[in-house]
Amino acid sequence: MSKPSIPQGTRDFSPAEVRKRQYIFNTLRAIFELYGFQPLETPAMENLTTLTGKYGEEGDRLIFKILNNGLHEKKEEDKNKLNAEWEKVLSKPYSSPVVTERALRYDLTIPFARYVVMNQNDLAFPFRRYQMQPVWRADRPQKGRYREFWQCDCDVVGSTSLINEAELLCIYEEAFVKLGVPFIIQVNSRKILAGMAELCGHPDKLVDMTVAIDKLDKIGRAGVEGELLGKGFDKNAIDRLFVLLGEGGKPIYFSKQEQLDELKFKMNGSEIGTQGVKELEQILEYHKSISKYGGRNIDMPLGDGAMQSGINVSFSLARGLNYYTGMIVEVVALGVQMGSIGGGGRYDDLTGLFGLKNLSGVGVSFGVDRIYDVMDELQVFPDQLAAGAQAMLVNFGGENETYALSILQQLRASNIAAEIYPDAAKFDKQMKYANKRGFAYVLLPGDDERNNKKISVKNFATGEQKLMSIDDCITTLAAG
RNA sequence: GAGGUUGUAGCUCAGCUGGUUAGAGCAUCAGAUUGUGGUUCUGAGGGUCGGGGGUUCGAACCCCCUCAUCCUCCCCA
Repeated sequence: MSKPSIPQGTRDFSPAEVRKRQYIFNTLRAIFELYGFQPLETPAMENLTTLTGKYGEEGDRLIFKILNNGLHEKKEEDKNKLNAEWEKVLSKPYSSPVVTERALRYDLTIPFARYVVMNQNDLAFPFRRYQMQPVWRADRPQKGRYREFWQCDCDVVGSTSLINEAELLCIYEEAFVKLGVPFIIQVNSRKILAGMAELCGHPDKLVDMTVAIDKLDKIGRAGVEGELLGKGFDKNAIDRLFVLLGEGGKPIYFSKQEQLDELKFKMNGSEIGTQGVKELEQILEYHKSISKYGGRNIDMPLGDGAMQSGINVSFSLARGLNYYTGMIVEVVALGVQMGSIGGGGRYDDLTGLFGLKNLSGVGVSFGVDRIYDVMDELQVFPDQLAAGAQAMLVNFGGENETYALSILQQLRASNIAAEIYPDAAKFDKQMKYANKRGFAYVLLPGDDERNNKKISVKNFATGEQKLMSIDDCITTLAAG
């Protein structure tokens, strides 16, 4: 017999881990609901054709495909087709509905777009939805990267108002403040990036340019220059680009307004770039008036000190997904080494891919698994999450067992989470079990207690034990 | 897709330049102890040393292949 195992990049979650994860989900859900978003769920699998071509070349490679069932039952004439397609599948990156008709969900945005198109007649636009479900990617697992992970998305479709962008930024703020994760929300606009590409003479190379400058933090100016040269940018264009990006070395909370003013001046000559700057300005204006924090930075505890969390304008932020058209946003946690813990943006024509034109959307995503890892590392989970049932009844067997069961029923009727040790095992074994489970109280219904219609209540943290009536016991446990 | 790390008991890991019967702690089970745990003592069970092949009188250790794992790059949450 081989050792049991689970697929690469997947995890089991212990009871304690599930409770901590649920704490994150519950926190996010409460905020989504507060902002008027409605829940939605879609299937774990989609038709492969729904997903392919939506995430770029790299994305297509990372989609988990599901082998069709019943391939062996095909009729002879179908088998020729199947063999031909199979040859192609084996020889190059290629997938065919004949072999793999379905695939696992890669993100929550595309299934959402599909849902909106399929249900366009019934939805009230603007449609605001949130969705918390697992997604799968055939990536190589490493730190903070899993093959099965959960996303929590919230999106608005059917409205071009920049109020939506501002609200989503508020949701990010509230969520991370509530969870205790110090953060920076980087914002930029695809239109600004398009303006930059235009002004340095390569409007057609927008994607190459954004992929390169997105790495500015990581590989520095020289590294980005190298990459751009490789993509066919000349030195002159690159110099112009870096003028637009602004000089490095600015303080991280360099005034957003100053940054925008400066760029607006430089963007003179690019219509789309100027529009991008103006939009970003308007978003931040709206945000200031809606935000709990008035658009200011937020002091958050971090280790022994504190850290300024908040929104930051970053013209080098790019993001890979190529369906974004307006604002783009990405969240990183402060104080830990971790990739982005959230991201999103506006997409003007997402549903157009499925035949529904002129429907603009904007949304953000929370990477729950990374948020969990960050919170664990920073030790910001509340302590009391681990608790399960509050009390355990020791089982002394015989009439005492019957007596214990009647008490158990009364406890549960009073809404006190309790369990009985199901076997009349040796006392020491029952106590050890109770200790491991971490019950707050252990109840001892033995001969003396039964004869006097009472119960011994042992506080398991202090070891203190008292004989009391059943009613008093319920009162004590209900008080915590 | 490219590069590297590590695979020894249920878990965490020792194991010397290749040497006879592969160890420890924790966990489990039993007993001291059929009404007092977290913190006692005694004992027991548990291993194809990831798998396959090779070198050798002899391999957990050396060589090749393979699988798994974690990490880095690419890309992303």
